[in-house]
Amino acid sequence: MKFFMIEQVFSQNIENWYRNNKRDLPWRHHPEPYFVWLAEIVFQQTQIAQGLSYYKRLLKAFPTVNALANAQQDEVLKLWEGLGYYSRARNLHLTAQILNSRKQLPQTAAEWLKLPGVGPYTAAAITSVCFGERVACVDGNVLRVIARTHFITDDIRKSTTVKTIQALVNSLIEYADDPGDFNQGLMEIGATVCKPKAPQCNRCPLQYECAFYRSEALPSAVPFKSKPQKRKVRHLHFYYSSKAEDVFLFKRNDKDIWGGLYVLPFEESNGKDCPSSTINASLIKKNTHLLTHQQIHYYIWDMESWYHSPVELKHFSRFVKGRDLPALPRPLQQFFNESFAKM
DNA sequence: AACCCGGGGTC
DNA sequence: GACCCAGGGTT
Repeated sequence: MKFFMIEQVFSQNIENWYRNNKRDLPWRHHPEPYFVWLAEIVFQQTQIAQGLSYYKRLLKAFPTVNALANAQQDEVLKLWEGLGYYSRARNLHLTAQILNSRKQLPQTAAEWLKLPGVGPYTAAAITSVCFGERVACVDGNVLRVIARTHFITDDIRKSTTVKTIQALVNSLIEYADDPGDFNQGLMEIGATVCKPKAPQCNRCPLQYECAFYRSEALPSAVPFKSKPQKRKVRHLHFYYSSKAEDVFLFKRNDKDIWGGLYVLPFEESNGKDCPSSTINASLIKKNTHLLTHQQIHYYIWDMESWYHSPVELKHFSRFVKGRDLPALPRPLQQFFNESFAKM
């Protein structure tokens, strides 16, 4: 008769389940650091279904660290256009240039952690999968799964709760056969079985180790997550000329939203009224764009010509309509698609 | 520790 | 409309 500690059962169940149930994802065929690093950056706060085509496009355009390092930032951002959280693309590019000057890529989480855009989660994911380092990945999935199995009811938005769970999984991974499989398995269970609203406990490999399953608790009760703050309301007035043959755009800085992307000249107002109410322009589009933390009411004003712009244009660049434009925020990307389609 | 940073999918 | 997502940086 052989006896196992609960931690051993836990990790073995995860790894065995993962080897039989893992999804077929591109970077899992050849888990090299560059492929895994790129994947981890693309899929930060991004579901697989949403980011997969972006990952493939980026890898095709930049098959190596060297290729990525030698690209222009605008090229990288253009391929990232629409995916959001654009600092990921800027830091990805910056880190590629740092790595490109070295002989080899880092092999420990501590070394990866020093690079821009690489935090505790990403560093652990890369080195556990590629080098078998025994460091736990704690993402949104892991927080939910562990909060349930161990019935942790603290607010998972609190950094103290994340630290508790990080320490807990770090102790569990000591018993793993393959730390990479353990980490990916735990996340995969969260993504495909232990879902937020309707967990499929009947097919979960941790069913008999799970305090949540044994309890009468509702899925919505564990994990507990405090309410997010309300969206900030903003009004943005963009200026455009449908008659002109060209477009004026400027590259935004890294502060505020859409850093590194290009936008039309615009002004912001506190209310709905256009700050330049005296200009001779007609409203051609009005809509609302929702971000996680902002509700953006945007207005696009059609001017007779760029000469009528209320915004100084000397720092803007001209682009020909219909030609390839640089990376744009979603609202402007949509607007140009609509308006150029009619031309 | 709190706040900022996107966009799409789901119920 | 509320909530979720293979998080990280800044203040």
